[in-house]
Amino acid sequence: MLEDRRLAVLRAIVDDYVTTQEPVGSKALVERHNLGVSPATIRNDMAALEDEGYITQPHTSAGRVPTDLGYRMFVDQLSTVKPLTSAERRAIQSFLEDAVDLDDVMARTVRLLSQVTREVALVQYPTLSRSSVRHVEVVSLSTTRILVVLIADTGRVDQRMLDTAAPIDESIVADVRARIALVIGGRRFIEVPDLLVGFVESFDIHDRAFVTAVAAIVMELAVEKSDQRVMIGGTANLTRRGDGLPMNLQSVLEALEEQVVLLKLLGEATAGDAIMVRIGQENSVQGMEATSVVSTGYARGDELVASLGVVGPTHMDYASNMASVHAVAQYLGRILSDQ
Amino acid sequence: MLEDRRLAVLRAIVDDYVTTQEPVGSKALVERHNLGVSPATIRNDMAALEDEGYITQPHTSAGRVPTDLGYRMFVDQLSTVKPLTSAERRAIQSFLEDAVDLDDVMARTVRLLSQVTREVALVQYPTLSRSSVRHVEVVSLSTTRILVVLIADTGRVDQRMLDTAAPIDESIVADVRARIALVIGGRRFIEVPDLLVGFVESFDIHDRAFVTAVAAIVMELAVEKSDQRVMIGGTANLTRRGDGLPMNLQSVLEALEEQVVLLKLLGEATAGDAIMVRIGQENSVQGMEATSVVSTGYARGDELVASLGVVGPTHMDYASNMASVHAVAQYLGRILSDQ
DNA sequence: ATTGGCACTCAGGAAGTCCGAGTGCCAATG
DNA sequence: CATTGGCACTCGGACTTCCTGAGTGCCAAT
Repeated sequence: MLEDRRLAVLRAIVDDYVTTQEPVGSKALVERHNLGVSPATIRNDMAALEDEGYITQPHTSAGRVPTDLGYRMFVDQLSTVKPLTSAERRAIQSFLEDAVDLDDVMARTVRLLSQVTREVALVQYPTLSRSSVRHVEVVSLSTTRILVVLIADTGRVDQRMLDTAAPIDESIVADVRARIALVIGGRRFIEVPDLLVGFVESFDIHDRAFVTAVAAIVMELAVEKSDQRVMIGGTANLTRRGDGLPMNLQSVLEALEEQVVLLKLLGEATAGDAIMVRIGQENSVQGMEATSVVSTGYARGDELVASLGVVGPTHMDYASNMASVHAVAQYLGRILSDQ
Repeated sequence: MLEDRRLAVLRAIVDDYVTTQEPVGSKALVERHNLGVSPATIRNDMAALEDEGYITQPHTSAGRVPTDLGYRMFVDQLSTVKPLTSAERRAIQSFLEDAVDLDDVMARTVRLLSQVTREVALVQYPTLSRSSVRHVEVVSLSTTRILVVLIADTGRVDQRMLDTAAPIDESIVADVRARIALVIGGRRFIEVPDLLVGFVESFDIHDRAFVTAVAAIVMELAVEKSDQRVMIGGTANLTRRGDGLPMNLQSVLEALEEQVVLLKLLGEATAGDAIMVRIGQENSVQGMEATSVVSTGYARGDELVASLGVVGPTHMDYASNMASVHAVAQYLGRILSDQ
């Protein structure tokens, strides 16, 4: 079928370009892939593909290079997921199993993902909103400095310091600690704001300034604010590609230093098995026009808690990266859901 | 004096090379710095400096470039500390003051340092050994998963997960929590191992497996292991220099991903006002032969708690960077020591 | 629709040329 | 004896030119 072959040609171009990094021409194409036609025919197809915007020429008399649109088509229609080898799967699992705490799990996941894909890896910390309060702690570091610690049942620990105007008596701190634990202990994070209604008023009027401040911090910790952590690793992989990299290394590195940007890149945690791919300009981050992001959500039990993914040049190996991201997300979910 | 002028020449060469990044010749030297002699004289001095190993020629008929030894001499004898402007000082202070917790303080410090110096910044978390236990918490996340949290009076929070073979009863967890808090609460971290002697034996024989595990984790957290965190930022600055950078970006980025390497780079916290400078090959880290490290310790109160510093090419602006590192260390210390 | 033929294009490598910044050396000088 | 002007020499890098070959588009033939 005519239309079919054209897509086959596009796929072949993407394949070749991803591996060689060089514009691919009609002749090389028929040699390396056994399409049963002559170069001239391919040229016609290529001209058509170019008209449709899937490929482009860096300059006349050069081969073709996929456009963002071309990659998009490739990802949507043409790529077949490369399953990981069982050796790889075993390596992933055992590597993650050895983690000693949540930070370690995250660190290992980032490292793993960046090594497997040889791209820059991003892993977002599990969101609190879906999980519940395992423990809350109010500790005085000095008479005017209080530390509030929230422990989630995911093992995530968040803390926040509070400097008070007036010295706070230890007995009040103990009182607040006990009563706040009673109120929100074991409850869902989303419920926390509601639960704290009236909490402040139950205290002596003299202490309310302090209690209000603590309550405010607990709310802040419990809501939103705390989804904001993303771990990054494998930035050295950005320099891996030969020289002809079409992206500005500096601007990419700069963008990747901003937590906000990282969150934006990961996007909303996608449900189920869906893997999100943002190609080139599709992610509207300044300085990252020549990079793509492959991301997906991961779950704790059956609740989606956050996202992870990789960032690389638009000419990345989408099929492999999608498979790796998917696999790592699955294993990470499994580790988090105990066992 | 003859010897004096030679050193002046060396200083001039370093100055020029640091700013222009290009080999500097005798003529340019007399023009830009007002040494009261002719180029020919300078050439003689340069030849002497080259014999002594302070400078070298990239190739015949090119200007001179400082060697590691040359930079060393420059740092040890020639550089005058550039004091920061009061505007800079104010900016530093106010930027750090807004931090909400220890993580935030560290994050802000890294960002600040990398922006001020335009180099890669490293900041080590305060060491626990000198500080004391503000609070210890043992929480069960599930029946077979326990979380141990240690809070230091610096505001530093460390946690570790523990998976047990058999389910643990909540009452035992509460018991351990209460008793371990009693034993080590308020004490110095260094004392912890001693204090825990006999602790396990005070429990019922059935629970000892669990208690032993908890005690082991507390010890691990309290000792050494936990100094190991270093925050890094500003890696984009590595790409800043034009092109002719003599260092391999990839290998540097790779090295900087290893926590161990970062710690090694920062080295021992240096006492007092001493600023440590490691030039080129002096830091024996694989892949970082062309980079220098400027670091110093910072104190909480009058106790040295950790180090911070910057990493950059050997042709960095040592004078400025030393001043910045010093200033940031001071302000960080001030912030940590309350107010 | 496919294909072979053909003229055309042009990036990038090879080879050659040139320039000038920079050097080392030497003889002259105070 | 340190300093200096003079001078011959070196050579990396910039600039030019040339050429090749991979790749293209178009067209007529099948």
